[in-house]
Amino acid sequence: MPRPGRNTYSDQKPPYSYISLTAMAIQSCPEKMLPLSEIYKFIMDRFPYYRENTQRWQNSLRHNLSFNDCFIKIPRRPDQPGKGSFWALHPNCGDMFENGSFLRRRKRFKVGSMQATDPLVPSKPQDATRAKLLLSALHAAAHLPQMPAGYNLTSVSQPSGFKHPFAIENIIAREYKMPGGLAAFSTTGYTLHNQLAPAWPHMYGSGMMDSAAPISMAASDYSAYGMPLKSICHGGQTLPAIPVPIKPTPASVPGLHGLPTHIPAFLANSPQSLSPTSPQTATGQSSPAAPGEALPSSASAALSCSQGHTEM
DNA sequence: TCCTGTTTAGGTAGCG
DNA sequence: CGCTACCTAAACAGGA
Repeated sequence: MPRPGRNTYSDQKPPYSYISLTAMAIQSCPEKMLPLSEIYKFIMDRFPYYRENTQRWQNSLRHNLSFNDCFIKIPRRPDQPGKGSFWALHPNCGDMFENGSFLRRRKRFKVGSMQATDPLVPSKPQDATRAKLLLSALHAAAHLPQMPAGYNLTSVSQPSGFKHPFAIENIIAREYKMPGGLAAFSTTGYTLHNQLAPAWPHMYGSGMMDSAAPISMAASDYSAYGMPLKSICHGGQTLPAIPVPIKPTPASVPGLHGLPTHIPAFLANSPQSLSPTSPQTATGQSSPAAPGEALPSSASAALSCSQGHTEM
């Protein structure tokens, strides 16, 4: 079990919304998807505050999962015993906290806000249903959750040290870098899409996006990741297990345009810089919730499910 | 029975 | 001040 202490907030409420916390949990896992129970565990492990009143915040958290478009439910396959579905982040939700505040987003992430402009986006309920079927095919074809104990998409999920904007590393790093503003960061040539694709074979693969995220496939050089995703995705619509966008309408960003371009370059390039032992992580401003105390360190916080779900 | 997931509703607080 | 994001509570259904 991770011990509370330097790597966790004390008993005070962390300055993160439930959406942030959930996103952290999901992002901390190499597979970028976690069952509800693992999300609970992640939060409780790292934020002692949430070890109390569990009924209250867990209810809120479930509400958030269902209510917010930025979370995607990925049903277990029939051969995957266990309770509940897996939860993942919508690939396009990365810029929700662009304003740097993890308590309050500038704007709620909502899928479907760009339907009018993107032909890939289903605009009718039946399209959404069809998209679900496609998701189903993708999910099954990609053999997504080979979970639960040893989620094993690891090999393809984190190429080149990429960290999703919601990765706890990034969230924390941002806090350190704030309040200077994210504008200082530029990641020219860096595309979230390319980084996420391997972690989202089922999402980036193809047609599924016509439901969950109209990520452009234009730059789809999947082979770069050894994942012939396109072939995977053109599977039939008859397979089981549907990665289901809660609101099966696509996100607002066609192609890469809306994807975050403000991801700090050092996040993409130098994971070590986020190490708890790295000077960089210790030089920034303290967390608003725990001044002077080290935030849940990137590395330890990102202990990820591989550690988190094996203990207890 | 408990857990999970969905939905509704009321209240609080930040932002423009 | 209005809008909106967020928090909390609660009811309910379905599944393990």
